[in-house]
Amino acid sequence: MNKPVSILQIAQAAGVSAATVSRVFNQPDKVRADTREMIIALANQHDYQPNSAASALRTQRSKIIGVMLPTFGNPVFAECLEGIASQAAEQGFGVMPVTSDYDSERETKAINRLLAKGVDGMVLVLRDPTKAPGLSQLQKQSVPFVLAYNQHPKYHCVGVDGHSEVVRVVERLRALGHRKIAMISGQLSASDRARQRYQGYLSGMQSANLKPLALIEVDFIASDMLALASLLKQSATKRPTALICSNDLLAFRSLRTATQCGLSVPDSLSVVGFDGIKIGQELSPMLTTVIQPNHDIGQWATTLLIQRISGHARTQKPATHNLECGFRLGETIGSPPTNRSHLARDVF
Amino acid sequence: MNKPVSILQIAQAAGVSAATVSRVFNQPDKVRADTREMIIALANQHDYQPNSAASALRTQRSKIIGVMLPTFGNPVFAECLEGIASQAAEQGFGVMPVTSDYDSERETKAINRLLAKGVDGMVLVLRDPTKAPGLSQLQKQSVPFVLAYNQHPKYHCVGVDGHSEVVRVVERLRALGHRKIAMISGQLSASDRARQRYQGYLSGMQSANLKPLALIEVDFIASDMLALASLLKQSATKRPTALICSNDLLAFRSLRTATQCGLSVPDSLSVVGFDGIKIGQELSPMLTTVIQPNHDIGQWATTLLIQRISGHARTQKPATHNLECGFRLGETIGSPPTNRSHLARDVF
DNA sequence: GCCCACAATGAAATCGTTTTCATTGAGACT
DNA sequence: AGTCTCAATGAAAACGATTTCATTGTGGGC
Repeated sequence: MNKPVSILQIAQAAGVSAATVSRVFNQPDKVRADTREMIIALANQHDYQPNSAASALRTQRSKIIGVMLPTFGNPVFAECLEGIASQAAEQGFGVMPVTSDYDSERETKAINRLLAKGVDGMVLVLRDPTKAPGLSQLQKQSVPFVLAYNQHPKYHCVGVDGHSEVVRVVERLRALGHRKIAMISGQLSASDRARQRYQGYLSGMQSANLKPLALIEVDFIASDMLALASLLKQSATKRPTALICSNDLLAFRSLRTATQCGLSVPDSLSVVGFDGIKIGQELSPMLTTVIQPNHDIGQWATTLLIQRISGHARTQKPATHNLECGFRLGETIGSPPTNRSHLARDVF
Repeated sequence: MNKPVSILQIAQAAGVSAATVSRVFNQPDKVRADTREMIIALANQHDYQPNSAASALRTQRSKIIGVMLPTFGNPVFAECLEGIASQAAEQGFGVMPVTSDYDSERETKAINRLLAKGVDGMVLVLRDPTKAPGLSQLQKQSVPFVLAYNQHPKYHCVGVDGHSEVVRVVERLRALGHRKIAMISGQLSASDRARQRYQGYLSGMQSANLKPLALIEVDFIASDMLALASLLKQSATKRPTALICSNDLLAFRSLRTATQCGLSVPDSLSVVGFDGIKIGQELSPMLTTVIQPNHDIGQWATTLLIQRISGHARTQKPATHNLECGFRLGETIGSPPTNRSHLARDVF
């Protein structure tokens, strides 16, 4: 019922024009100190809030940034979103997130929905930046955007260097004595991140002078872990002694599969994840994993984006910012089983 | 660079007035079929999108709903947000989420931020609906809102009946033979949900003719599980045989603590969670837990809210909608240990 | 053939800011 | 004292849609 107060009413109450009131909020130094304070007092008293629609209409800036993620359910993206939202709020922006569920078609639709809402820019996590039809739309309308977790030379990207992180994981496992190191991943076709990590596995194995094993590729949605199960059920001498998982969720599944196959972790099988989602450290055994700075990725992407929106760096060349990862030395890796100890434990 | 096309340009191209173009999108039946289609074709061709700011200004509707959650990091709320966002999108609304981090003061600020952005209504998950200063602000400005997970007779609420769900959990455990059933919870003062669940524990124990044990209350942030650890380290005859956890995250911690205390689950200790977050079923042992319909809660809350926004039900009396919970019979509960088997397993 | 109702459309006001341009007045400098 | 500058403010024109209130034309009823 209560109509919110408008700038005009404040202006009248203060005995000045609307322009002056507006200036108080947008260019305070252009208003004499005493009138400024008087107006601020009045504004507070009537709890005046500038009407965002009017302001957006006039300035052509909604002060909203769009965010597209695969899903909120994966804590990786939830943490990232938290980073985005906090940084955005810091700078007076609101955030409008949508999910694509790893689906190309929905990505395009989602981007269009954001566009329709008039966001000033977007932070995107794409399935595959090389073929994302939605992007052309963005460029045509010259809406700035920053990619998170993706890598592409032509766009602004913030993420991690998954390749060398996995190389390092291989090195660690090698140093523990592992030689039969396998990798499990979601569908490579569904994510450039997965591909990058797999490439890291291949390079890492090569540098370590080890023969890479065939990738275990699972359909992440259908979640069939049969391929892994059958691999793990092989004799101790044939199956891998270590498993690198392309992400933490997959690592949890792998741990469970291993348990179901009667293998104990890390005694009979070492497992390493990738993502560093928090729950991993609450479990037993605590997941060993590469920790991505998800919050920071979101934060950085947002900072960059807002810079571009504000025009400070509109012409700035695309650049890829790779942030440092951490490593959680959990409880899921160890030396590979010797044949003896291995048999002893495994027979039963 | 490319200025987006305005309604005027479409109007000119079509040889009609702006009013007609506007009607095509807002009251299509008021426009003759052939002109309507001609305009739609033209609009698509120039990919015209009505400017949301202008529309919002004129109609006083942003078609954005605000959402306040404690955090995105807890999958419970992430799933709920997903439900909210999908339902909102369905009805042409965007969603603007903010987090309060379980902090009263930040709740107020967050609500004000949303208000400043001109949202049409809000879905809120409050720390405590009985003392949330932000709400008065909302009512004064008559911005409709719906609470999720909270319970309060004076407001519209969507959630679950935590009380009777926990009663049922107690019954189940009782049926398995448990008599020493303990409960662990985050700070009761920090959440009405936690209080509700605890009350359920008390009622349940009473109906089952069991003596309730002292609540184990942990500071969720500091995550000190010492209280639980010292309890579990007591002799087999003194310690509880079953543990009801006020939420799943706490259940994971409890599982780990139990493991660290040398207790195997479910042989020496049964554990039940509350929330039903998805990762729980990927773990070994799979978490036994009450499954909240998080997605549906978000969806329902949104449907209700949009109804109220659209005025169909502005005067509708506040009502609480409790949705049905499911139960996941995981692998973390079983019969209580008999003294003999218990000792046998436990000594070592 | 005349009038009326109604469908289809247009002109113009409006939503509440921001911003440009003009105006005023006060001090600074010669 | 006369001009010049600059700071402080105001008047008014956008921004782009929606909506009210005309206006037009068309067919139906008599």
